[in-house]
Amino acid sequence: MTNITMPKAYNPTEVEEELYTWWEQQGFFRPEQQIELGLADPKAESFVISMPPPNVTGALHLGHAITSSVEDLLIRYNRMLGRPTLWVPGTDHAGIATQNVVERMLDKQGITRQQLGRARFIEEVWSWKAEYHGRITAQQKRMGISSDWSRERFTLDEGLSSAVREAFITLYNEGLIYRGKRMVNWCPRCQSAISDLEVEYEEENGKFYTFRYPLKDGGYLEVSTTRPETILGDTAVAVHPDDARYQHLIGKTALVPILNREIPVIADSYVEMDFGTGALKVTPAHDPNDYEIGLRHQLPMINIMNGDASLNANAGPYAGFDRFEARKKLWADMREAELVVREEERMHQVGHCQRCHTIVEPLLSEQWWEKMQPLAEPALEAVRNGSIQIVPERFEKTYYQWLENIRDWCISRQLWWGHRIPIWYGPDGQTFAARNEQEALQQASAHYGESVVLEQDPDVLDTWFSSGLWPFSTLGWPEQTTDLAQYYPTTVLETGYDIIFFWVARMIMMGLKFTGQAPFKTVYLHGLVRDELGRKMSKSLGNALDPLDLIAEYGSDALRFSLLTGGTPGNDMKLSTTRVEANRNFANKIWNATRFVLMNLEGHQLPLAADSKPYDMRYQLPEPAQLSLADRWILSRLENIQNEVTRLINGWQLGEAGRQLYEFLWNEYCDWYIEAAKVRLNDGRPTEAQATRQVAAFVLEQSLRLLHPFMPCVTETIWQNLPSLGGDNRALIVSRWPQLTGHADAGADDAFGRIQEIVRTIRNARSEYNVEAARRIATQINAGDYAQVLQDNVALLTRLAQLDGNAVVIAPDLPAPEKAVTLVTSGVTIYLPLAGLVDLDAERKRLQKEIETIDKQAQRIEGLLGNPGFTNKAPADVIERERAKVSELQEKRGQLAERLSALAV
RNA sequence: GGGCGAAUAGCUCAGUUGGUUAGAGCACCUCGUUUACACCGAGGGGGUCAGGGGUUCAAGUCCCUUUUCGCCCACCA
Repeated sequence: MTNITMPKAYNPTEVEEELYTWWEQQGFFRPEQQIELGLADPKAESFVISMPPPNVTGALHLGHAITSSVEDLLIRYNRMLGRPTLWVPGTDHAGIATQNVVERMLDKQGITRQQLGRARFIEEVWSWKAEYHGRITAQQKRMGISSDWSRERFTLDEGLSSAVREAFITLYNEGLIYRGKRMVNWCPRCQSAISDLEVEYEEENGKFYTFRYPLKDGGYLEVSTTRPETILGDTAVAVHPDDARYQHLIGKTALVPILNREIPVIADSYVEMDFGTGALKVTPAHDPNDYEIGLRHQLPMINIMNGDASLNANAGPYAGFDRFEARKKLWADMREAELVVREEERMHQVGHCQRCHTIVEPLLSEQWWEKMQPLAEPALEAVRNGSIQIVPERFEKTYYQWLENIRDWCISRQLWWGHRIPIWYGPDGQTFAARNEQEALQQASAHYGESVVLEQDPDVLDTWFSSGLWPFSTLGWPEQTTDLAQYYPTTVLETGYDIIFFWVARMIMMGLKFTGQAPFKTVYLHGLVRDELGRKMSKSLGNALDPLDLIAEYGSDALRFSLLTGGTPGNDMKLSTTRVEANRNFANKIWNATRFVLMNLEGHQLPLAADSKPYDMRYQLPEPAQLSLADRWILSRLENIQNEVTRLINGWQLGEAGRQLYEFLWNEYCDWYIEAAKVRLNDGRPTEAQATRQVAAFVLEQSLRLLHPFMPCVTETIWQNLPSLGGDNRALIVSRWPQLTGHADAGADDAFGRIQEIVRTIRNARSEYNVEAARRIATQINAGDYAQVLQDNVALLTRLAQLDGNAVVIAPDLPAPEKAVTLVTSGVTIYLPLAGLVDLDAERKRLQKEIETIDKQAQRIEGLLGNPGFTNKAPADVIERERAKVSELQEKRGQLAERLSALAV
């Protein structure tokens, strides 16, 4: 890595891509290389994440960006801890979604997939895949993610396809996959069955139609429906067996309107007497509940629809009409026949296809199903017994509820793009599950005793079937590869909470089923990114912020840091560009702090720590005796922030860790330490200046490590610019996570804190009295116990508070000057003889007001300390803190009162 | 119908075993071209932590309840 000179402002786009290429070429993303270089301990437990594979034809959006940010943080942190670290990337063929995209594209050319034929169409999709795969992976790399691209997989590649076949055949042979004619959710546009999860219900304004069901013997029964066209498929009218109103009708015959088909009036306790008219039309082929009733009463099941939701011959005169046309027409005809009672407006839930938003039609269809309950039991147990931990914990409840009520999964899709179901049918419909046609033929000839022609099931599997195998299929399963042995089970599964059911739960079930082990130890769920108004970002709303635009404008680090620190685990986050901008500024701030340090290093050597190793080069700290108060303070704060960040990351409080680092670097390091360091750097003796250079560089360097998982690019770029550290094969990305001890310094914390307080107080007074910024003012400090510390740091005080160095008097006990503004901090009284600015009258009022404020505070605490409940029950340190506070207040009050009485004359 | 989450400064959000005077960024006001940074520095204004009740010496934090908003699950025609 070549050093670049540091311009005045950090320009992320200039360095990010080059940096990424370099990291990748160095092999730092690969566990083998980490071990080879001695960066990772081969005996340490590996840290592994399977990346949630994005849709191969999709484009990077903020959902991917947050996933990448969180996972890369975890990967980088663990890599720095010296664990062999593997992040397996890949893409998903995304069955329906991708097929739809390609169909739409063909549609623009006026071509349907049917015209193209299956083979040609799939070829077309593969060429799309080739084109768009490059786009999505390039976009992910633009995020700076450190995944091992040499292990990249695709759900439809040969290895994963064989995993899918293996899984299917195993489940089939165990009876956990079966074929059956049942009620499915049918998307008339996709012309495929979809699973329950792929139906999105929306509250919609609809109509509630009530009409007369004519009885054969005359008279009628009032019945209501939201879908009148289904009347054409009715095979019964049901009433509650105990319903007195309808007792006499049970067993009679009703006539389907218009069609005049005879159907029975039956009694079934599913019917609720006080809902609607208390009578229910039963359409077993087009409603899940009616289907159940139909089974109970052995009713005929009349399918009235074609795959595109137009009506078929069973609909008589309505055949050929679209379902909604038919609805209108039938209702009009019924009105004509005087069967209509009323129409009411009513809100009801309408199911839509997740992928194309078409209204889903429940219908009876022959599909492949996976029996879920036997798989759900161990999956529930794995979370209950803690083998898998879900973060945040509250999602465990969601997980339990779904699995406890799980229903069989419709896994077949009437699509072309996907894993073809590995089932072949013989001439008599006999099924053979096999890895390929040859194997199927072998089974068939054994079965029939002669060779026959087989036909493979035309359907493909739900795209989530292959996703469910992802953590182990990507590592080589069903082959017993070394990767599988070494890196499975994975460590963390990180994703959005919106795919707990689609993906997380299924991976757990499949993982336990096929490997006997939970596929990961922790599930970390992040929230969804929303726009500034809290809406889900979507292309159709036009409110989607494009991560690539944000990266181009502010840099990937700024975006990443915003996503990491913008919220809390599992909670949604509104992302605004102002926050990204603020974080871009943060990167620039660190950049410039570095420029400051480097400018001061010119012409000076920085010795490296004696125990530095090639991948853990650290600066040597000066002897303790040479440290200034500020040096000791910032080292103490560094150790504190190191411990906090480590604790917070380990506790999954990633955002809080980032926010604290921001505070540390900006406020403590830049605003206070660097300003303090200028005293010695500019005016100190050479040994003092050198000591401060060493501390400044040391703290910066160690802070960069802590910040690296949050802002990898700017930190690495800076680090490579620090003298003696970087190099062709040395990098921050593989440096060690700081483990400082022995720098905590309560004395320095207190003393420097006192100086901060004094400086702030003086600055405040200067501002209040409109002292020009450049004017250096005389100061007398009655410093009590702090006299020595302040005397030792008089240059520091002078610089930070803009004092007149020749007119600073510090003593343990100092008489008050005649005319001066009096400032009181704990234990220290400061006099500013602001000639010409002090209005004694106003000064008295100010002092009086301050005394009042103090009295109010003291009163509260004295009340607390006077309360036996508090003194008996509160922990000792809390009581001690309150005592100290009150005595400090009393002291302050004394100082102020004394001053006030001196001015009273 | 069940479940979950949110409600804290004008806006977006932190505040995790209950314990200083509740914080940050943005916005706002005042001042500032000191050789790291105007993508900056210094100072400042601004909050009865949604309402009510309870537990506790102590509640933004725990419990109950109400209201508003959001999400998930669920077969009421």
